[in-house]
Amino acid sequence: MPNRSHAVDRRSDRKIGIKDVSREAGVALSTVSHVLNGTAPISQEVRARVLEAARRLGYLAKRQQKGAIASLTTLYLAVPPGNRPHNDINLVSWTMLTQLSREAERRGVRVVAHNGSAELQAAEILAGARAVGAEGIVLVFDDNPKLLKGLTGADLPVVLLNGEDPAMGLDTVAPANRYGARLATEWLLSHGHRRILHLTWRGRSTIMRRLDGFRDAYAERGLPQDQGEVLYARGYEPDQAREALRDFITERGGLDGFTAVFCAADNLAIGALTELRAQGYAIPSDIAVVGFDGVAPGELTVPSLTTVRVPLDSLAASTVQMLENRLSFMNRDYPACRIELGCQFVERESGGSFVSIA
Amino acid sequence: MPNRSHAVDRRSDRKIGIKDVSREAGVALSTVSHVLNGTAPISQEVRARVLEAARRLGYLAKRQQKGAIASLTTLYLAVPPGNRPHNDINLVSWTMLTQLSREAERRGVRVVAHNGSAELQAAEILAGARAVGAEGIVLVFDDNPKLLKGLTGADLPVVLLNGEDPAMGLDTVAPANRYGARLATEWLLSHGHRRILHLTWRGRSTIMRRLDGFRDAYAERGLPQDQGEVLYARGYEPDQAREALRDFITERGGLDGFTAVFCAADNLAIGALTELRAQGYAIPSDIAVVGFDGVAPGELTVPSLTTVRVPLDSLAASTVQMLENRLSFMNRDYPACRIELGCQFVERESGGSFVSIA
DNA sequence: CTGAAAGCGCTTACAG
DNA sequence: CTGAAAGCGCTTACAG
Repeated sequence: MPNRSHAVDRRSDRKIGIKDVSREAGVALSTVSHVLNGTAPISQEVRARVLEAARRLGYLAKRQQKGAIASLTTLYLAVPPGNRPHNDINLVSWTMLTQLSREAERRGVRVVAHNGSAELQAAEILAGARAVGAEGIVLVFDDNPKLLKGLTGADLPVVLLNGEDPAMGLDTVAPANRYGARLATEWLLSHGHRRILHLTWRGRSTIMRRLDGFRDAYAERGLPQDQGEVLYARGYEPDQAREALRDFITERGGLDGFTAVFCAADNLAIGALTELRAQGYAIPSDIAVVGFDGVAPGELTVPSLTTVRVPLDSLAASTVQMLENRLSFMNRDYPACRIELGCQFVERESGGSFVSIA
Repeated sequence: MPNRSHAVDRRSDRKIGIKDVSREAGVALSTVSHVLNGTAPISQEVRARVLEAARRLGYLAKRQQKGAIASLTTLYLAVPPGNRPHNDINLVSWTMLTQLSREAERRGVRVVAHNGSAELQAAEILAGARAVGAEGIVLVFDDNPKLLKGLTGADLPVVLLNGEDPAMGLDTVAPANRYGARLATEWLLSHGHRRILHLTWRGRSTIMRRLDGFRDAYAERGLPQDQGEVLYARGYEPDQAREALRDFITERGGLDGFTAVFCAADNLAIGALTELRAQGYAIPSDIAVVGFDGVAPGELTVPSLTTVRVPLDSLAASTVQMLENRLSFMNRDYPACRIELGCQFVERESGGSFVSIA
């Protein structure tokens, strides 16, 4: 094996030390040290100034990384074949994987991708991870119970990214799907919509959490659940959204009183926009369209897509952090950890923006 | 202010260094350094041996702490008056607060308790925290929306422990209540019970998640929801559980076919045990009783209490860790983080243990 | 991967 | 809280 210079990866910023911090904060070197270690009583103002400078210069982050970095050098990444970049036109997968490698690179962690059977197998993944000397495994986009069970209790820590484990055998990191969907639906309700169509598909349990959130919003306002309806597409690709909507409109002879479509993914929303416009509906005046994911293409559609942004970068960061925590300070009996990160509503054109009436 | 020797708190274990690790692992000093920093290619076996030794000696943990410790010296703790130790016979509150101070102490963090109005007020809490120079706030057992909203976006990071924030404005750390309740209910179902009474109270939203989990278990097996029933006590104290059960039995003229009581808290379960025994029922043969919390008294009841253990120590650790993460490496726009930790089913006597029949 | 050695960055004790 | 100084622990380069 060639003598890869690991060290280079790890200090992209050339040696920021407490000397730099002391200069930046305008205090003595020793004062910085005392603040950082709590070894002497320092006034609140100076403390704050020092910490602020240390954070700004990236010194705190560097120090934190140095503490954790030891344990994770190689991360084994298992992605279902259907979600690998060359097989998947879904930008969510692509962006999430990109963020994950970027985060790994930032920490000097090598990423090795799993390549196995058409369907992911726990034993294969574990063997692959051991073969390359990985200290931890990240499983993405997959949460079939058999696979999760097979990975539970393995001698390597495993984090499931963007999936859920009902048995709580594995640590998981996911966007707050239910919350985000409630947020979007509530936004539509607060803008006067009552008949909202939720366009989704059954493929992933995390996507089903968005359906839960859709219902939560109605429940929270005490509105009858049947004002909202659910329309299932056969997949998550734009064309499948078009197909589902086309059938819906044909069957009902029009929009049937619906004034908004809330799509469980931007991909579906893009299909919805296309189909609705093709059928001559104006967006958002005839019907509002809201997506979920917040990936790039939504900015470029006409009209631009109102959506819920999933914090893909933070999800990647939390995932790697979780692995490092497991490796460096959590003991074996620390319970499984389920992490959800907040999503943000992004108001653009397709959702409309008439004055709030509720 | 006296010259408190902060440093002492922080190295309870007297200076474990890489020299100790190298001895423990049986390798050269330089090898340990290379492993910890990835500065040279080291074989998988040696790496593993070194890391194992470093973890065992607590060196990894020490290093990790050193990275984060800087930013948090004083933690401001806000507890609703009703849950403060002298007003509360509930061991959950007591244990959780104890674990939190223990964790803080372990990290050399000073804890200052808030003392304000009968009802917690956001502005008061923030003022109090600033007055003592705290870098972060932990709010426990309270999740009234107005309070949470008032603390959202504050210039100090706030973590809500054992509560939920539907608006996801704050970071939260809580046990996986829904999961734990499903686990317990499923255990009862798998042991042949069908008519299960869920004894709970309406006081806290986190407790209501346990009701969700109770229902999940029925739903998962495709059993009719009305086989399980919910009985509300007027509070969470043993006597209030007794009262609720007494009324129930009087009203129905007996147990009405129920073969198990699943209580949303050990406190309620203890009351249930007392009342059921007082009325002449044998536990678990006439009726099984299962609690939730896993605090000490459940081991001492007769029969001992089958329950779901909440990882109070890990919850405290995650809470402090969360604050430190916010302070040292998460930037302002890192989204709010919701953390749930897994619970564990603890099989003792009161739940029975006949052979699994399903 | 070892082991001795040089060097660096941070910590610490102290006078001001 | 400063600043100069001693010292410690870890890192690093190198010969074996």
